[in-house]
Amino acid sequence: MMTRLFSEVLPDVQKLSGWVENSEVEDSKAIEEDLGPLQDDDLDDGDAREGRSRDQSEMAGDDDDDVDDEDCGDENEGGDTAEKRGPKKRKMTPARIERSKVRRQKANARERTRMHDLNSALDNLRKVVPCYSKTQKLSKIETLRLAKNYIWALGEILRNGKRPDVVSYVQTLCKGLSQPTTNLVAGCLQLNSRKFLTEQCPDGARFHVPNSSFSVHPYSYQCSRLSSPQCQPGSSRHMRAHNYGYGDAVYPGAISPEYNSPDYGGHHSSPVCVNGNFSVSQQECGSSDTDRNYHYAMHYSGLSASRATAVHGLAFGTSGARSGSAHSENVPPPFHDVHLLHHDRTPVYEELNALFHN
DNA sequence: TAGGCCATCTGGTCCT
DNA sequence: AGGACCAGATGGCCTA
Repeated sequence: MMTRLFSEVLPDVQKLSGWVENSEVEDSKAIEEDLGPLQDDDLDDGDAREGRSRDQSEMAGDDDDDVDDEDCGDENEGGDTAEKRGPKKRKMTPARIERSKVRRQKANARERTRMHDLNSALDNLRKVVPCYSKTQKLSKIETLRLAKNYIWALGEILRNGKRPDVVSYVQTLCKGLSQPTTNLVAGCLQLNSRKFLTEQCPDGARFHVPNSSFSVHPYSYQCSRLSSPQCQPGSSRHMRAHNYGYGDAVYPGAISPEYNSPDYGGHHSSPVCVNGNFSVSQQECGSSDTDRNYHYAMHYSGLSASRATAVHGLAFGTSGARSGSAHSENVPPPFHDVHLLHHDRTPVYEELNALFHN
């Protein structure tokens, strides 16, 4: 069990650590390209856009010229003004001004390169966290948050030596994420879960989690935008607040060939196979709306009530109404390794709380 | 139009 | 002196 677990989880951990190294290799190339001659376009652009700052630096130069310590410093020798103390400023000759400008331009170029490297590293990070999408990129901050949660979740798997409760896993991944990103992540998990469930229950019957008050509907969440042009790959540069972005998002933890289209970049992490989509069955659980709400409030304690409701409605679906037409497409490879440990949810959840609510 | 996200420039600080 | 890093400022783009 542990061996298999490690073999599944470690590649992800290695990948998460490896993206830094990869980014460094790629970054060095970027540096070489970027360190080309200072582009006039860049400089012109900077001059055009940074009128204020440029004026300020030039004013500084003017001040130096005005002070002209070499000329008048002796006259003020012995003066007690703080401005006259310290190292004398050298006269800003035209040559010095020119050198200063060149230095500033070089610094700007380096800064651009540095930020490009940073962005490149972030892109690499995006590829190894759950829900990688070329066309709907997570924002920088969301990428970092999701990566942190992902690392924590993987570490938790290693620490506990067993698969986490699915809901806790989703909760961990979504901790602190914005609602759109939460929906995206949950949607990614849901998509693959659906495939798993479809494989398990090809007749669409409800999949019951062993020893659990949960049951899973193999329904298909269909974002209405998925079929709209806005949800097609390439329709949007970034994930936007309004866009739940399921269109081409990929959860690396469970891969099926149909997702491996060029639009997805063909890059996936090794599977953790603990993803899933849960919908609490009122009938089977005998739970009231209050109970159900409790489940979601608990699982998404990091979210506001409205957020949790939104996550519930979007990522987890609201009923089996769609169940009948749930799995008409793309039967995936089977996921034999999925274990759903509902009874472990509480301690995992408490640990999550302890960690994240410090 | 407001808000979010981003790229870029800039000056300051620290280090070599 | 020069490079790396950082944070603030600014403006562009996009969406609700």
